[in-house]
Amino acid sequence: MHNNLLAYINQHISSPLTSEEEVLIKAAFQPKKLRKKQYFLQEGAVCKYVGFIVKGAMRQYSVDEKGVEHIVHLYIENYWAADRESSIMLTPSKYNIDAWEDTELLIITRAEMLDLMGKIPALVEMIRIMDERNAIANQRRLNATISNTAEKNYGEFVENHPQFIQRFPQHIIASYLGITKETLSRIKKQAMK
Amino acid sequence: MHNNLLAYINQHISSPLTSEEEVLIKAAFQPKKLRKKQYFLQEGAVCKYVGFIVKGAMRQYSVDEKGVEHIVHLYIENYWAADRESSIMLTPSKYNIDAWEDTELLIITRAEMLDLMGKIPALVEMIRIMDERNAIANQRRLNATISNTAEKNYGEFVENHPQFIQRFPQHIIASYLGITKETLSRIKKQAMK
DNA sequence: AAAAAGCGTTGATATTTATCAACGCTTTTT
DNA sequence: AAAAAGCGTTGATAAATATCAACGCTTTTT
Repeated sequence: MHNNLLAYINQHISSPLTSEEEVLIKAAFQPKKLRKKQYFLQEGAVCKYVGFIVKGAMRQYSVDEKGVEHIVHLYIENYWAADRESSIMLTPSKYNIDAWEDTELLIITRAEMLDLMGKIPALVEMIRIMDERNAIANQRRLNATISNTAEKNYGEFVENHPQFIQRFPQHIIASYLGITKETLSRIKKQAMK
Repeated sequence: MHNNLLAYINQHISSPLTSEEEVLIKAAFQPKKLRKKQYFLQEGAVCKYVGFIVKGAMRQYSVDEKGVEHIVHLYIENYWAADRESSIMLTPSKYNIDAWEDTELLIITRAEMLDLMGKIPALVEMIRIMDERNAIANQRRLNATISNTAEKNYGEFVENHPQFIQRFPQHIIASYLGITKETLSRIKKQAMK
């Protein structure tokens, strides 16, 4: 199970981990299984763990005053799930993260992660690269949300995230795009012509 | 002029820079002045520099097929301006960055910055912290854009970014929020009641 | 096997937001 | 000093999207 994580890390750094480093990493990350619908993080709690998804699918969302869920992130294999704001600032999270499918995670606390980064320089490099990618992805999504029509935005989503289309139902995708399921249904009908 | 940058860096790291490090930093960052309306980055160009704003105000925006500008970032003193996607991937930028006021910058190439980070560990720490803040801010903005009504979104913007309200005209704020200037005008009228 | 929950679609209607055009005022340019 | 450009506002109208309700189909739960 930890091998997925080691492979992932090795793919994102310039020179491979030593076997001592691999041992440290295996020791630091704790396996965790979640059944479908189980929470990884509940609104109001401080996000204690970062989870690397070995298998499964999860979603992160907020719930507004009317009880409507707004999906802010979707996660599948090889994604890191956490509410960074809560985790870094130690504030109660505004989000829920739960398992959409039965999911296997490797979890670590932020403190342990920082500790590990102190011992393994390559991890610092990896985190920086992850942060960069993350920043780029966020930038793109924000620009798309602000600039595009719902139709174009959906089109780009299909292009860029075909995996998500297969793993999550349409009303989840709609929410991720900031539109209702009915609107998405109509957009798709339009696009078929 | 470089002192603003040094002060900024010292504020964001745990132990202050040594004087040798300060010398290195001063040597690496090059001063640059931009007159109002001058480009720092034009669409289609690769973003070569990251700029630290010592004085002034800038904006980053894309231009859609209809010629409409969509503001993706606003920058004032102590902000870092760049298109990270272009800068990291070395791809032509989809954005323009220009000076909204006469602006003084300290600029550095990505290669030089990485070199500097190799020599000054504190900078790596700082960049990580900046990335974290950035990730948090992006998350908030995205969530607001997806979840809130235009009115609530504007309200939160005023709360969180009063500086921008003072420095940029309303049609720029509207574009930043993803709405038209007329809609913003009407929202404000509503809110006054 | 029956019941319940989840999902996607459609129709009718309401609400929100955009678009287009015009105006007064201020600031900048000539 | 005159002209032009920039800015915010308002009105009339159009377009996009949300809301509410209902339906058939599939999957999950009992």
